[in-house]
Amino acid sequence: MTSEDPDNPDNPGNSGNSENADASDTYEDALVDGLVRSAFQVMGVLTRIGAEHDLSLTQLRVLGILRDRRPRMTELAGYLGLDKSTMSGLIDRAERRGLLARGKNPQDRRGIDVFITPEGFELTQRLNEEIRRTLAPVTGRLDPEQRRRLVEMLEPVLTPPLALTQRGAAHT
Amino acid sequence: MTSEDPDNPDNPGNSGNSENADASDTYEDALVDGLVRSAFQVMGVLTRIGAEHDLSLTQLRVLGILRDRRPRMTELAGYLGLDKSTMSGLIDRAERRGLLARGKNPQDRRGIDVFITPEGFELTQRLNEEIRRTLAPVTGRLDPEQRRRLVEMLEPVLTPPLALTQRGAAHT
DNA sequence: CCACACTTGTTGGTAACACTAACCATGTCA
DNA sequence: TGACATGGTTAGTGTTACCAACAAGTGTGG
Repeated sequence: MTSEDPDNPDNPGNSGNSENADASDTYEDALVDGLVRSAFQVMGVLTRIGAEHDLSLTQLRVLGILRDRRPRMTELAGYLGLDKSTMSGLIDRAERRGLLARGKNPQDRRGIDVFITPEGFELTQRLNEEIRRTLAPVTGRLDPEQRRRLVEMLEPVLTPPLALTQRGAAHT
Repeated sequence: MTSEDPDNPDNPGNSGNSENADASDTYEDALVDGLVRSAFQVMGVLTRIGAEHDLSLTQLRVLGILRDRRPRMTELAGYLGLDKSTMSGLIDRAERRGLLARGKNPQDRRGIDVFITPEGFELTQRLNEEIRRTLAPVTGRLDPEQRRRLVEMLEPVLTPPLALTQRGAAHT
């Protein structure tokens, strides 16, 4: 029971002070709020499960990606939205633990492929297992039909152009 | 254009290799997968927006909590599932920026209340605004009725006993 | 009333993570 | 070939998070 209870009953989602406009707008705010809060919940679970195996969230993601890929450092950094230099350290540490490995890329001698080791793969299997088990009580509260619909409705969140304000903030 | 594009098209959710069982189980896996992925998406958005204002995810949460609370260090740490010592640093930095402040607690001279400053409050308003705006294209893909139902279905994720396996691992 | 224990927050030390800037090595193209 | 672009590592900085140890304040029991 190291760090428990990531129930933050509040957070950067607006809470209720809906000036509102019409009903649809109200639901939109509530939805954003719900998405943000559920994101924190889920991240909490992932963080904790990762921590139980000495894995950070990022490491978790890396392993997840490598389950069916053999990308190069840069690609991987691209997936994660991280800098290349960050990847070096990340991969270093994971490699040191034998979870993944670096391999030369024959096509381009600059490139370095990253791939998961059997040991790492096995770990991800266990992790996924545990994640599913942990989330089960939550998902279990919905009946199959609701689950199907929820999956369907999460689709837009997953396939997002999410154009991103992208604004460098401005000083331009 | 520092770090963009946190679209990780994969991650620690199982992808498709459903041994399956029956349909309901399949949906359960898909749901877990969807929840995890959407969580990463949302966190990506929050991280980026925070970064644009030089705020980490945690700082974002802190400000969110303080919007309508005046907790003491320990309580705050409790909400976030963080160590007390972590809070000290977190609050230090935010206080130095004038976003929040520490105040003595008259009842208990050991305790230290934390509260948001007008400046900090204003910032959270802008952040929430931006978050809603950024997520709008996503939520906008659903019609109001779908939004309402999605909110409804996210409920179980937000109100979670989330008992947590808590066990060291289960290799049994 | 005073010694002991507990709570609250801070400090110090360590490690991970993420960024920038600088740097080699390789690849590409004019 | 020379100029430039790409891929990855290294060095340096700041943040986040942990644990352990501590000072100060609170609250008992004898």
